[in-house]
Amino acid sequence: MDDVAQAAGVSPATVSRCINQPQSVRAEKRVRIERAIEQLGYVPNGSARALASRRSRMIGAILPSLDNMLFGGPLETFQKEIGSAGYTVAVACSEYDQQYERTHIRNFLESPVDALLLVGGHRDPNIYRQIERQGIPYVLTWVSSGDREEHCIGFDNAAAAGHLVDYLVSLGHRRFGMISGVVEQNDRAGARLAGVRKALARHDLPLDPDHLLQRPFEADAGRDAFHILMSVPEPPTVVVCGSEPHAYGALFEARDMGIAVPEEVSVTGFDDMWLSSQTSPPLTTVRTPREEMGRQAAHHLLAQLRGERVVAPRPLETTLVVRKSTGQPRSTPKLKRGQV
Amino acid sequence: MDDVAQAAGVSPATVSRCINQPQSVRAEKRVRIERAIEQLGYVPNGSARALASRRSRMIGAILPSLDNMLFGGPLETFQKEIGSAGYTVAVACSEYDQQYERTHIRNFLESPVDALLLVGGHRDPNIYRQIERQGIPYVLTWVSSGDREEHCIGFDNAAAAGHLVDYLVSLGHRRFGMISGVVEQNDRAGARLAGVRKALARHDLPLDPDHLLQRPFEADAGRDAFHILMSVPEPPTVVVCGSEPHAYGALFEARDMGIAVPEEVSVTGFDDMWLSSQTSPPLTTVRTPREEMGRQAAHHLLAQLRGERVVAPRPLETTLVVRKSTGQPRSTPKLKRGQV
DNA sequence: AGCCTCCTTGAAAGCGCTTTCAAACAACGC
DNA sequence: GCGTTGTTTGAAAGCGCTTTCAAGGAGGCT
Repeated sequence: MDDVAQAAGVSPATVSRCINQPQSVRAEKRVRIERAIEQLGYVPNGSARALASRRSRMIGAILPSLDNMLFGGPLETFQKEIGSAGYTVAVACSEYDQQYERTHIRNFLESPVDALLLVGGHRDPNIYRQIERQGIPYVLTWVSSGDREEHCIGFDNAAAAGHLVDYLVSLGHRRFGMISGVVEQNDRAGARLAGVRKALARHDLPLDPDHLLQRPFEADAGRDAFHILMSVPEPPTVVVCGSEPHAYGALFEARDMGIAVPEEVSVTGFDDMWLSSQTSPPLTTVRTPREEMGRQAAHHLLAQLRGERVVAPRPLETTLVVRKSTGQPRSTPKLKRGQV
Repeated sequence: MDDVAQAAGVSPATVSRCINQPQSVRAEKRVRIERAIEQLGYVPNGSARALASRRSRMIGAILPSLDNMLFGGPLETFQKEIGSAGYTVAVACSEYDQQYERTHIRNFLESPVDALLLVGGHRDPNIYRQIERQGIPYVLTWVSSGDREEHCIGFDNAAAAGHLVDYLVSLGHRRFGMISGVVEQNDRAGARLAGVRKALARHDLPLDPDHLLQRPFEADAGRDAFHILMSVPEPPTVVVCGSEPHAYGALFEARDMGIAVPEEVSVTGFDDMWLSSQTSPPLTTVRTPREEMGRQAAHHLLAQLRGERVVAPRPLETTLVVRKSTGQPRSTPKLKRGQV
């Protein structure tokens, strides 16, 4: 940098200003400096900038996984947004494990990052305290409520699941099955399950414990669960899946078991990924605003990093996407007599 | 840090050593220091460490996209591996655009990162020169040859495609169609196409220009292309897809067009993602060692960062996975007469 | 002309660590 | 008892920037 300053006939301080606040340097000098930078191939050192300015221009993102399509897309959007503001994103995967996540958060706070993006809203309060002690902004995505509502950029999982159930009830379904995510390690899964439960209760319908299975979010797991669900004496007329992979697994297994969807059983997913419109039958599901979430998370953090006062974000909208994997139940004689 | 030093009754230098090379500090003092760190809640500042040590403990990864399952999995593996060595991964997406990639490389070199992971082996030599001027290690994944072979951690796309063609020829196919990636922006796609061409030439078979379509790696694009390919007067008896999404698209379109796979036309993919064993029919494809690539890329870079002398990596293995989407062609009367 | 304000600039003091260097010390052999 | 070697330690000099502070200059106003 000193070389550049000398070549341009100015002081290092001016070169620094030229890079960081060009408008505060007289145009004539700015040109000279820029030419010198060009000629000398000067590349500012990010570590030194970070140290001196106490801003690393890095935002840490901790996601449960990258090996499915759920988090990759939003992450890409997020990266693009913050990238155009001069920030870099550092990623780590928690593998749906609170301990791993905690370690990664600690590492990021050391790095140090200027902001943090997390998934989900429920974790040890000490973690939040640690983050807040560093005084850096953070967002909790994929949820709209939880421990720290004012930091949530997401949607209401429970309400979305509830609407789905309402729709299924309106089709005539009374005997529900559910393939849920594992709720202890995933508050989104927990909220969806809670939403289903609440909606069923509203309709005075039960959720038979035998009809509820918790599985990791993978197609194979969904397959197994569906098989079990459909092998009981009185199988459900609809299987609500807590995630899209579960639903794919259910659809595949239905095909292999020779069970017609939706004639014999309806199947629903949650998230609406690209495949869902292509399965046979196409999947009825809930569309979640994933890209929008990435974008808003970025904007929300950037605004705070710019020192703007931000308002608590509003929950994003989800949409019920009705396709062909749901229909009226073939018959529900028992319940028809008992309840309608 | 000074506080810690004072609390432990040692000098800051010793605290630093205790953190970075614990074995060089006497056990007794180490305990005192560690206790002081614990009590004071001391968190070392990464930026300062980076500046003083000239190592940022950051590795940059630039991937074409995160919004498909191709790169997410390997990235996760890569992150896990380098994370356990104390490194952080910074990501950026090139969106299959050389200009964007170049910008991101520049940014990473500024950051500065200690190493770089790229996808593909073909780019402006100036870029390599820039990287090498910084003296940082880098790897080129998904390819085994290209501009800088000694940095490649990948597999031979052309050879893999060639083996696939050999197999299809052995089934009796003579009239090939191909849905390729866009080769100008993707040397992996180019290599696969070249491999197909070369293998066909070896068998004295043509690749009709009308039977070759270049499309971005998306299922919808594959759909369109398949439709076009099957609408010509003499459609191919097999459609070789340059990527898995293409093949999914082809399979979906075949279903919707009422074309039986593999009876009327065979379809092959390239990469073998989780869905491929679940489509109907299950997809014949080439399995690529994606996780292994992420792991080896990490090990290769870490070894160099440790200052070890590394040998040029060997290409990884691919496997032909034969499922039900390929079979003998129904009939190829013209060619039977003409060529066999 | 003189005073005040605003804009631009340079000098210099760090930012919070690592690392070199040399000193202090312990252990060892003769 | 003394030179030697090896280990552990502290002082101090940066790492390459940013940012404060004060000074210098250019207008604008009375």
